[in-house]
Amino acid sequence: MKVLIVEDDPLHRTYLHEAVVAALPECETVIEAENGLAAEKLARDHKSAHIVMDLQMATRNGIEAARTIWKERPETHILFWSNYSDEAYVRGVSRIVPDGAAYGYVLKSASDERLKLALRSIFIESQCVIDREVRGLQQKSLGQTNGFTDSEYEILIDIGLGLTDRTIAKRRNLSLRSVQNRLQNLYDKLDVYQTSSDENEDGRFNLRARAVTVAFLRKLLNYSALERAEAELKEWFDAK
Amino acid sequence: MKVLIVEDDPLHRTYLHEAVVAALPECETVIEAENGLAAEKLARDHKSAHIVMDLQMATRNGIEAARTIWKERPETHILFWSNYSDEAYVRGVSRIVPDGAAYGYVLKSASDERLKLALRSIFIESQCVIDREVRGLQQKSLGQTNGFTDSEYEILIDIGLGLTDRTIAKRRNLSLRSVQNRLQNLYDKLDVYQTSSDENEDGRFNLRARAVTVAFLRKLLNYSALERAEAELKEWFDAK
DNA sequence: CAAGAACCTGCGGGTTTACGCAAGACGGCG
DNA sequence: CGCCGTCTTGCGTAAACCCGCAGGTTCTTG
Repeated sequence: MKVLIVEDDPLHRTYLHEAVVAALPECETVIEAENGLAAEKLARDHKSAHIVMDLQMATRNGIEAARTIWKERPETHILFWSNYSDEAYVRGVSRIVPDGAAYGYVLKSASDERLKLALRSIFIESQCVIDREVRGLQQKSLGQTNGFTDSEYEILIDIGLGLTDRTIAKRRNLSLRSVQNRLQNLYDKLDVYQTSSDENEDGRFNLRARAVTVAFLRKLLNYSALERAEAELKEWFDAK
Repeated sequence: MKVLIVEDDPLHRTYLHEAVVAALPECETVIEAENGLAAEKLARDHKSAHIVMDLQMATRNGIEAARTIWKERPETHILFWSNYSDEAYVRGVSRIVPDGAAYGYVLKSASDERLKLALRSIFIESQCVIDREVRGLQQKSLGQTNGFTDSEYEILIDIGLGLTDRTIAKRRNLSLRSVQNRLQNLYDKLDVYQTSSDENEDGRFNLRARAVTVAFLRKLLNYSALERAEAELKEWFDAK
């Protein structure tokens, strides 16, 4: 077996390396990449079937890399090893994992034991291993309670990118009014009205901007999600 | 000498620990904290004069911690050791460093050598050591060229928080029109008009929202800055 | 001191947002 | 099939936003 490690922090990389060797005696070769781009190339060249990688790398983040890798070989086993469990990441990952693929999501704060166990489960047993904390998010998020519909999330991203109602309407093939409807729903769910405090005046917030803010504060959105969305937007613009 | 290490990643923490011991033979004691809150307490209890710490920690980030520590003992030597050189961080740090304090800003990507040298320079020689990359940002940012005025940055934060023009006016003691003036300047500088592509229609962006987006993409704003700003905003609200 | 540069401010108007009201469209479900 | 909930769309309005125009400050600079 050959394992590809993708991680931009050298300390974490060697730690991972050791963990892989210790957990998987059947692994003869370990190769390393320090960013998503290099990872894609290495995975292609080596036809890697077993990858463990960080989300959040400077030049090309893990989600992007995983997407192209899975596009080429959907049966690749990938373990995501990340510092954070932002809903934006969780959503990003579950959007790209192919049907039936074996993958995992383990937090860096997990114990040695947990990491090694996850490595074996995913690479050897082809099982999915999702960190408990992440799992919780996933359920809440993709489920219904308090979670966001895809369409709501979509429009959140659109205003996060700074589009006008009209442009959103065009992009999503909706009428102006529908866009605004979705926005209202979003405002509701994000509880952006803040009539909370007390008396006289209200309207302290620009709803549209505020929605983005609280989404950020709640980790529904993060840099990497924005970056990805921005790239997609540019594509759409170019496609006219 | 006694050194306090503040860093939430265990791997990085032990790495730092070793680096400190190796670089500073005159250091007898090393104590560690794994978040900003604990750091404040330890610093207080031990009257720490030499601290090296990470920005970006989960429960209380480095900038917050440094601020309260410096407020209590402005002569504390602090070395910030961070993964990123976001302009938001750089700005955040230089806003809180007391006059004449010895401090440093070294990136985690720097070499062993560089780190150790910085440790000695700051702790022993009381010199300031700013990573070259960070230094560049600082100059560009606090200087004039392409940099943002304090007032521009201020208003960027205000719309980033999702305030209305009116609320901003009240908060900053300005007239409505002045707020809008500043906004225009901001839009200019952030080059948010995007008339770029080509022909017929424009106005694809909601300027206000777009400004926040590009500020994020350019790292002028980041999670930690938003969080801090949000806390200040709440204070202001409460103060009526 | 005069000429400017850089801000702040009021006025006015065109555009965009936020949202209530109400009329369809679509998909379960008893 | 008829009822109901969810989603879409148009119309209309009040508010917020973007911004040109123009008359003030304050502060620099020759």
